[in-house]
This record gives sequence, C-alpha cells and structure tokens, in this order.
Amino acid sequence: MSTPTPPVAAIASLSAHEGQTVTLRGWLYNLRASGKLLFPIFRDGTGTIQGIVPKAAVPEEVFETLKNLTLESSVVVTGKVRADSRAPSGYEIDVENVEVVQRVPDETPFPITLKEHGVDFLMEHRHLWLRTPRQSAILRVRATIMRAAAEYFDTHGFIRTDPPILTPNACEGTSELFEMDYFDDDKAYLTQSGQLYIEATALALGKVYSFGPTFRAEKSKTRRHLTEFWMIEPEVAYAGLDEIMDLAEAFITHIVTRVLEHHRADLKVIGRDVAKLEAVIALTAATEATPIVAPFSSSTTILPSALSSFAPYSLSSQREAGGAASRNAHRFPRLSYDEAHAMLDEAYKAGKLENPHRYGDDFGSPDETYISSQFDRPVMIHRYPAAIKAFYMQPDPVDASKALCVDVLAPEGYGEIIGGSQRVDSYDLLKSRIEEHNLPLAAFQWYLDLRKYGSVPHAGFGMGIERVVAWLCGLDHVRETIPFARTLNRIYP
RNA sequence: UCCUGAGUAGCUCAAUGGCAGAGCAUUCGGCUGUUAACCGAAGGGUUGUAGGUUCGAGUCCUACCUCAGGAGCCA
Repeated sequence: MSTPTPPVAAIASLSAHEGQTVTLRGWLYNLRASGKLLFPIFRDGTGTIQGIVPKAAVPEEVFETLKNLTLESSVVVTGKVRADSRAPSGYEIDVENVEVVQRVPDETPFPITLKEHGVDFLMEHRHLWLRTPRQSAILRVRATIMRAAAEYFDTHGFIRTDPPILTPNACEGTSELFEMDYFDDDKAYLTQSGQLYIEATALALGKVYSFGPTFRAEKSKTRRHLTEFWMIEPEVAYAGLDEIMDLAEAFITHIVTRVLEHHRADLKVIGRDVAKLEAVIALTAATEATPIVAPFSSSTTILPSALSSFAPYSLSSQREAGGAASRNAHRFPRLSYDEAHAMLDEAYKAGKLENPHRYGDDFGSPDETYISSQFDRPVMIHRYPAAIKAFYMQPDPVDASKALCVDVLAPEGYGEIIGGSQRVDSYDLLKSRIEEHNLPLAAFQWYLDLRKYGSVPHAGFGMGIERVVAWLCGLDHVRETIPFARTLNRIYP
C-alpha cells in the first residue's frame, strides 16, 4: 500500500479536522449495529466519537472485523471526519479502515458496562473504571486543580519546598499515624502534614509551599475521608491570620477560575451545575448583599498582592476597620467562631438543627453543613477556642482563650477544605504548650529552635485536594477524585 | 470504636416459609441512522460462610466474614 498514513488526531480536537481523513488511536467504547450499518463509538482518552460503517462502503474484512469486535479492544482507526447533527458530539467519522491492536477475548468481556454498577464492584475494578467518560473527566479536572494550585503559589513568589514523607514523630499529637520499621531499632511514620517542616523552610525562604501526599490512619469511614490524600500547604513568614485568610481566598478563587476556563465540557459530562461554581467567583456585590451575617466587621483586609512585598507586618492583634477601597473584589464571608456559634444557636432554636451546638465545642459535621449551606461560596470561620485546637496555634491577643486559626468550609455541604493558623512564635509559650500536650520535648527541639533563632510571626494553611475536586465536580464521595483511592477497607487495586 | 443497612447469575436487582426469576452483559439469528439502540433465541446459580428452627429456608434464629454511610476525628 502506497497511501501514506493519515495524521493522528485527538478526538477532542476533531472539529479542526472536518473533511479530512485522520487516524485515531484508541479503544472501542461501544458498538451499535443495525443490519448492514455499524455505529462504533471510539474513545482515545480525550473524548469519544461515533463512527459510521455502512457495509457497502468498506471492504468486507473491515466490516466483519468491527461487527464482531469486543468492547474496549484497542484499535487504530482511519476515516474521514464529518459534521453531523445526528451524532452526539456533532461530529462523526466515516470509517475507512481499522486495525485491531489487541482484541478483548469473547470469554472475558470488559466488566464495566454502560449500565449501573455498585460501589464495591466499581472500586474492585477501579483500574478499568477509570476508562469511563465520567471518571476520565474527573481526573482531567483534578489535574487542572493541582496545576492551578501550584501555579498560584509559583507565580506569587512562593518557593516549593518538599517536606519529608517519613517522619520520626507525630506532627500533631492527635491523629493516628501509619507506623513502619525504620531499620534496626527505630520507628518511622508516614507524614500527616508537612507543616512543621515548612515552617522551617519559610523562615529560610520567606514564602514557601509544599505539595504532596499525606497519610491519616484514622478509622474514618465517610464520603469525605481517604487514608492517603494530597495536600498543598503554603507557609508565610511575617504573616498573620488575616493575611493567610486573604491568601486562601485568592488561592481558591484562582483554582475555581481555572477549572471554569478549561473544563466546561468535562463538568457537563460529570453533570456539575456550573452556575454554582460561577457564583463562587462572582463579584463582591453579591456577597455583600447576603443578608445573613455581616462578617467583615472584625477582620483586617489586606490585598493578597500586598503579601508579595512583605507588607509591614500587620498582626491580627491590630484589627483595623478595613476601608472599603481595600476590599478584595472576590470576598468570601468570614465568621468568628462566636458568630458561627450564634448562627447555630439561632438555627437550633428555629428547629433547623437537630442538636444544639455547645459553646466551646468544635463544630460537628451537621453544624458545618448548616453553616456552609447559608452561603453560595466558601465560608471562613476563624478564632476557634484554643482548647480544641492544635498546640502550635498562636493565641489571639484580644482574647487569649481563642486561637488565631481559620477553617474554610466549602459550600453545598462539602465540609472543611482548608485548615490554617498563625503559629506560636514565642519560644517559651511553644515550649509550655508542648509540655501541656505531653509531647516529647526532645523530638520537637528542632521545631523550638525556629523560635530561638530569629523567630517571626508566621502563618499558613493546608488544603486537601480531593475535597476540592469533590466540591468542584459535585461528587458525592472523594473516592472518585483520585485515581486509586485508599480507604479504610480498601487498598486494592 | 459505636450505630444503621446490604450480601441471590459476570453486573443491577426481584422472589408471602412452598418449582431459582427479570433486565443488561455473553453466544447465535434479524434489522441501512442507531443514541445505555431495538426484536427473537440460547447458555449461565454451592442465594457471603458455619450452625440451628421447620415436613420444607433465598426468606426465620445465632455467630462470623465482607462491603456501604453516618457518628467521632480530620483536609
């Protein structure tokens, strides 16, 4: 055969090849037949396209091969791209030739059908489930979220510094850790947060972030938990609580913007209501019109861009009124713990909550769901009681019983996506905190050193990628947000 | 760890204590515009495991196993 092989084209960009003969390299996704007419649907990872094969138009061998081909067999297809209103994507391909790279055997058909499946079956076949359009779309959105997250910090003066994954002790004394032998006598633990380590790199480099997997051995069995998940954590020297709240807001806005820029089609496949995401990044006027609370009264307002030049450090103790002119156009509502408690109290009295929230306690899942349901965008809750928060959090100088910390709750009941705080910068205070929490002082000596050698106010937060993917894609479980989820009862495949 | 629920054909699910069923998938046949195509036929079962009650158990009882999602904890 002297005819040259037509150029290879991606299905997603076939509209640019209308009228041309191209080569598709992919898999047979579905096949419908109507007598002497075949409708194979091909996928190649970028999308799907319907082919059409009239018996009279192709060699007998091509027709018979396709007619008997099994689903998910790998194929190289050549054909001419044609616009057709009857095709689901608006385009279809007139198949001219097909080469079967590997044929799925008849006796072991591809297990994932286009019909419904149960969770257990799908997770057991996760390696094949990934091929379905919805799962592929989710992974594409995930990739953009991860890229946008890193991109935000990379373009705002942050240096990526990767903390160790094997650690000698708990970062916080609380959560359970995965333990392993470390050579002869020692134990090592998989990291549950890089925070303590990036505090060190922040004091070396100013503005840093880490991005990697973290591990929690908690026996949590909910739609929001994985035992292995990815977290991105910025840490900023000479920053206080209000600065990182501004940072978190700009950061999330950037990610949502990028997802909307690049994934309209994927979000449609996933079935996401895009209007809900557009509302998140809508301008401030909408937020300020929100009648429920006036959350701006007690926070300083520094534009995130001010961080780039190390704003004269305005600690959260110096709460200013914050002129309207300096307000970020993309403002998320901010509630103090006290304000959030009052909101829950009111809701309970109005019969909208089953159980009352006890002042001083952390918010439970139903509490968080209620609070976030009151807003159309993420809501920040700051200044929790110090007693229920981690040892390294700086007390609020206005009220020492509160910690300078913030949780960001995603809307629509997706729960906490960010947890952050200003860190204790006093050597003596940190040391006594470590002792109060019965943590081994020796293991934290290096961490204390950071307060001995040029300590400064600093703050940061951590964002769980999978929860953000679940939120932005509108998924009901984080297990679909990562190629191979690790959960309490599952480590296969 | 606690609470609740579910395990029946490859998959999704039916079956009053009384013959083990359907749709999809697979195989065969039909159909030139199908959209999870449709129509006809065939094959496909140790009802999660082990005991027990009963003339008779998928169904009732006990224990165990597996999975699910909710609480707690967290991102």
